Amino acid sequence: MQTDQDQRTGDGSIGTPTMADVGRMAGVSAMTVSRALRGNSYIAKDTLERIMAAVDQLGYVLDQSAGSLSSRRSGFIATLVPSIDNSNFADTARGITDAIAQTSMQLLLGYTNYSIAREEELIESMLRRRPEGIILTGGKHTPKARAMLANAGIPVIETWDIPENPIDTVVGFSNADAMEALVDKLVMQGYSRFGFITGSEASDTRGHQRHTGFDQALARHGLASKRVIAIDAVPISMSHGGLAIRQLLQRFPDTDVAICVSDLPAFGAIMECRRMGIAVPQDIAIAGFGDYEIASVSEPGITTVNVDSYGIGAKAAEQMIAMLENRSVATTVGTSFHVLLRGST
Amino acid sequence: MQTDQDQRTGDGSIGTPTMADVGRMAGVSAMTVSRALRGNSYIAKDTLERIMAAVDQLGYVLDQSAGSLSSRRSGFIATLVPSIDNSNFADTARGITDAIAQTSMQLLLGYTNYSIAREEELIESMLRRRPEGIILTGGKHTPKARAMLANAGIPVIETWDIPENPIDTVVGFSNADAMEALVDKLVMQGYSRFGFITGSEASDTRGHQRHTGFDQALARHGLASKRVIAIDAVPISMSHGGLAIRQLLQRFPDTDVAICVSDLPAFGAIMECRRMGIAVPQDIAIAGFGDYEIASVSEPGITTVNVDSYGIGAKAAEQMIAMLENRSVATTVGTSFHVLLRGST
DNA sequence: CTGTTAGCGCGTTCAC
DNA sequence: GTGAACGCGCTAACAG
Repeated sequence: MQTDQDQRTGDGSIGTPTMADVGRMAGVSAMTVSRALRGNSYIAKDTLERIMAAVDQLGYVLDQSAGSLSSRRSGFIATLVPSIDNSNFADTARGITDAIAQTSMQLLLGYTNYSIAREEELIESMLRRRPEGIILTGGKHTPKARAMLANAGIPVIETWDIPENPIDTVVGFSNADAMEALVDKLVMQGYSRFGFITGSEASDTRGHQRHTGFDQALARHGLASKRVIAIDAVPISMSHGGLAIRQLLQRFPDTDVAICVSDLPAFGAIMECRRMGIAVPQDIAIAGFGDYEIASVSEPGITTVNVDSYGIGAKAAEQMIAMLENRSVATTVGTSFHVLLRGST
Repeated sequence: MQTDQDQRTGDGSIGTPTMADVGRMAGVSAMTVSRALRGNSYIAKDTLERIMAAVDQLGYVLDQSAGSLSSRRSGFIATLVPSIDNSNFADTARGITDAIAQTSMQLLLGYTNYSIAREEELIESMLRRRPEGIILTGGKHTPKARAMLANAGIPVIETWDIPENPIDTVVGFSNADAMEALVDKLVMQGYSRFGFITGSEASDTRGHQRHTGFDQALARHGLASKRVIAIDAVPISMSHGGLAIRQLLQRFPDTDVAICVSDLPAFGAIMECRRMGIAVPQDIAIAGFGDYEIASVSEPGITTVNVDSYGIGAKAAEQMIAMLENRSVATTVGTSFHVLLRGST
């Protein structure tokens, strides 16, 4: 614990200094200190200087909890992502943080662990902080979560997806379409016996949609595939990818290309193939999703789909700022995706 | 923006319902509602049921800003990490979150981008929220940051390091010692011409300390090395590793083992070697630091040092809870590290 | 077991 | 350009 370095003000009060303490030292009222600190009112130059000197001397730090209560503006933007460990979502969080850095907003970040029950709990605990807006990942939520959000009367943005029944506005892309685009390119490359490696799709709704896109694209090409390995894990990690590729090759040895629900298992699969002496892409081609850094650095490079994770965050934050300023906004902001063909296919 | 679903209470008030609204509906005072919601007072069973029914019907959500102001307990633990993209630090944040999940505390997370100037700004903006404690990464801070922290009168924990001059308490390990342990093992493996690949050590103080440990260990073994490549970037990424290994091999072709400041550039270096047709570890051995998931999945596996990133967070949170409860705590809590020899050396 | 009173430290509002 | 009164929504402290 800190040694006691609290301020003792002239009137003998002890503890963290308040605006009144600053005002007393500067010979003005607390109100003038408040105005000076926010800088959007006219304050006489020498008054301002005395106030700033007092602030420095006392080590005064504004108490924003009190300020929020009074102004009814918390300055918080709440954000919920499935996982903070996953660099795609970390990039989105970074995009949001960077975009709101210009404003005086602060990010309140939580991770749901891919659980909508946990999401519901987190939504409640975030709403207790009276955020001015909330940014969620995906379009699947518990009924209670939807009710709380509606009741809160604040802007809600769902990201990383295009929900059928959005709560409010949306910033994202169709995971199914993105996957279809990938399959199309691979068909064009000459592949025809497709395998799919995924995790627990009950929890990972984006994974589920990618799977849907996979099926739709194959159907379109008359290539319907039942070569699917679903690992009971969420999220599906690098090492799961190794496990999955072994199962896929064992059960469906004719597979000529395996698409993984993300680059992480794709990388694990490629490494496992190397261990098994199976050449990628000669013996089997492997593709991922998400364009993680590893996809471009790995040798061979991993064919994948870039989905602008950072941009999703940046655009969601812009959308949020616009909504908070009551500017008219689009109900749905699409974000870009593009297929990147690399050495693994 | 939400359609207006605000509650209209019996007395005609409009807007987010308050405890008084709940109390009115349940026929009790706001104070009783407050007690009921916190659950640590005796409330008559039927009173409690009426209150809960009113809460449900109104969709009431506690306003914690107001509660904090009154109770003088914000329920926030502030945490600053260099980067949220880096899975080592994400793991630490996860360790903290998981450990405080049992309490009613909430994490206020920020990332400094490896800049102590940015750290100073963030410390100020976090302190405005009156966190009950703050967890920092590393031991290097601006004088103003140190002053603000001292003035705040809250527990401060520095992590990921053992600072010479700690602010308060510390949870971490000696990066120099950990690197020395790695060098020792590699010397034992028979390597003698060591190279070091690092980033901008002015910003990455842990990288700097690892470098120091590298030098000390080599000196101890009589192997002093000037084979150092410092990429002017922070953090040093996978792709920088590729760049760096080319420079290292060009300038110091006799190098028999290259140690990278983290697994990320180590992986990039290994992949670049594969592209160049240089065999790892036969032609050159490569080691990393941090035991990222990639180090175990990659083929060859990457020799590295596990530093228990998650445990640092978990222990820091435990330490914080102990400090907040005024239990006596150790000034310094050491966390474990251990060298993992894998195929890359 | 429940209510009343009195703030917490600010910002809003109006006054001068 | 500055100040006074008041209240934001809640909880501490005390009463009963």
